[in-house]
Amino acid sequence: MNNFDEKKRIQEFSTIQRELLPQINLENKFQVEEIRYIAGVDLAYWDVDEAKYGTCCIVIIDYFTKDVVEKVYSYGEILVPYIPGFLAFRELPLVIEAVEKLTLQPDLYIFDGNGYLHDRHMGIATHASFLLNKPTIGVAKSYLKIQDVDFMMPENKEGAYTDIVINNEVYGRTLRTTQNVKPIFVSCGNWIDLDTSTEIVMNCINNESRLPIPVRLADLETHKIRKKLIER
DNA sequence: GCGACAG
DNA sequence: ATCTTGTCGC
Repeated sequence: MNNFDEKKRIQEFSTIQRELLPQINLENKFQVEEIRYIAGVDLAYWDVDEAKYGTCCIVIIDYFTKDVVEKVYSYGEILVPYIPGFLAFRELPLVIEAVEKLTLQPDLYIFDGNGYLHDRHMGIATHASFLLNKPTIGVAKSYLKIQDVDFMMPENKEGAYTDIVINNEVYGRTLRTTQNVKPIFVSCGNWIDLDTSTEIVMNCINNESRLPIPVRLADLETHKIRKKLIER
């Protein structure tokens, strides 16, 4: 009910992720030209008495036309607390529920959060790839410090980036998707390389947001769904 | 006690 | 993530 169980749970979470680690492959599992549908995933939360509830929305766009081709959502009680470094365990249950409602099969998922840019290389985007069996990209709006390493601010120019290198390994990169706007943090989820991840993210940027369209739309959608669910 | 802290 | 109005600027 408190500290011992909490530490034990974190140990279990770490064990699960350590076992997945060897299966990460940062090479494209596909041809970029055959990417057609890209899904954006995001969640929003609210309280019901002492309980925490959440909704997960997935928005799929056509990578070429940028039109929305499908939207689904799931919702329910959130049973895992937010623990920095273990976001996957809190959010993935609802993500899986939403994915099961899809009629289209996305070629790629973009998550609101990190992927390989993570202490154990197991941010939500990377962890999710093993449950979805699809390539994934992680896009975070802020930096979760790793081993006391800071990031270098990229130039104030659209498309500028700086790699985040730790122990001689590239974990991810900051990316200035829009001029005069804070950069985002892009990293591989799985079965894709960082350059391709960056290219795809940049191709999903419009004047509405610094975030890739599918993630931005999923974000907006979670707010609508939450409002709808609360007013009942 | 204090600082850190993806979402 | 969430609580929240106006306001400065393109």
